[in-house]
Amino acid sequence: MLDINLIRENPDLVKDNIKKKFQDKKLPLVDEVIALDKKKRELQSEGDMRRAQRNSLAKDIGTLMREGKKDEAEKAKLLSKENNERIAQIEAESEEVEKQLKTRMMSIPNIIADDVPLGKDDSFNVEAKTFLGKHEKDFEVPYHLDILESLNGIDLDAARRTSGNGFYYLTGDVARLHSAILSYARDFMIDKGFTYCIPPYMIRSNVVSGVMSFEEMDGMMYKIEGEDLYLIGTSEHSMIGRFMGEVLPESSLPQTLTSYSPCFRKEKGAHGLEERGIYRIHQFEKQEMIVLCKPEESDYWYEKLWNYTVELFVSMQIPVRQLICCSGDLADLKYKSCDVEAWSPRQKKYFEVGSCSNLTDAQARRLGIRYKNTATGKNEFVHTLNNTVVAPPRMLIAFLENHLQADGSVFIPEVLRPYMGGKDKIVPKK
RNA sequence: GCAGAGAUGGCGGAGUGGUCGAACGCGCACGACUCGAAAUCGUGUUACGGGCAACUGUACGGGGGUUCGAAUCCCUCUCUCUGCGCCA
Repeated sequence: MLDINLIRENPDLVKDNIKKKFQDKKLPLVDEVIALDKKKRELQSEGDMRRAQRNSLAKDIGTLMREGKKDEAEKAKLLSKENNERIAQIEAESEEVEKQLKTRMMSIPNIIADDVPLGKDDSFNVEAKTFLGKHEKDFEVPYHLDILESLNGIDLDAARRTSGNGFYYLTGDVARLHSAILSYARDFMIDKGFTYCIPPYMIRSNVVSGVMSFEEMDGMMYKIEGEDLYLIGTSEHSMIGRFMGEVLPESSLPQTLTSYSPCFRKEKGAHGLEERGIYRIHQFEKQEMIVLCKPEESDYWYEKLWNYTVELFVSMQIPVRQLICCSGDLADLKYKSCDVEAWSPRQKKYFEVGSCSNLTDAQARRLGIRYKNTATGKNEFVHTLNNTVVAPPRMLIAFLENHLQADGSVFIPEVLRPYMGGKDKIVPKK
């Protein structure tokens, strides 16, 4: 959600931004918002005046009653009643105007950064940097599911029976590897000075609507029957919601947090679930990083965050690249975003393993997360950022493909061995 | 889950129908004193919105109601505390 003052004072900037995102259908919203905002202020003016009158009449009545002037008091009561009827009208009208204003405000996208490449869909995303090159294997790399099965590491049949498509059982060394990666990632971020946090895995609807758009909510979130609770799609939801309505002391910024949670997603819509494999599933686990900072620091943290993910993958010897998200592929709340993608030696291409975003004040405005700016003495909105540290089991695909050896075993990089009981490889079943 | 008590500014805490945006204390900011600091004294200090301004509105956990008028009365939801019950 944008600042109404920005739309009022600089509508052309907002419109240009909509065009840059190839959402021309939304262009009329800007003028509608300006008109509704004007109407809202008019209603407020009259309402304020009427309410001022109500207050002073009420005060008078109090005085008259005390002085025993009953007749005059009754007269004033009648006057007040009339006034109150008009107030009720105005309030009903205001409510309607505000509702319309809000739905429009909510669908006007956040202003994007100047350096976001323009393009209408993900085919215009831009590769910025690659790390560790591209592993070439001198043997054919099988589909990840076949690798998992050769290691006795997965049971999809049972998962379909218990839970349906989109779920999995990981077993044995593979399950241990999954946990090892998460534990290593957690410690990696703690070493970077982040605070580890385990958040609630369910959140209320008001938090949900604060952290995402309605469309996202509908396509992603599982609702708990009979309760106002949703399963989180990522720990970002409960981590950002944690600060809802707060005014943080300036000295507490930046908040640099790393959180673990399972993530639940319907994955309703365009892509659907893959029939085979664990690329897109209803339940996975993720280590996340979250930053709340002062506005002038969010660009700095954005660069820092995605580089942490790269550093983590490089330390596990998995080649990655940074893919910059173009204007049309950027979600409406985001100022800037990039994906960290891992190299697949089987497909000979990169695929997404993490996503880093700077939302500037868009989330903070919706959720009312502010800080006291000691220089100005004002409460101002913070900036929020989030980034994937690592999300197995998807990351496991990259891991298995890159570390598979010709003999069918899977190499464990040095950094993970302490979490794997010292093992340096996983060997296939006989 | 049941019963009782409660939710007020950055914090603690008064206030039970009108003079309350809210006593008092802490904290914070500024000033005085000091070589400097502590202590002390003084002044200021809720937030958000409308208006060029004068000024004005809203908010005492959330929502709804009663009333000319609600922090205060009623309903409801959420949360906290105490006791009982249940349980990793």
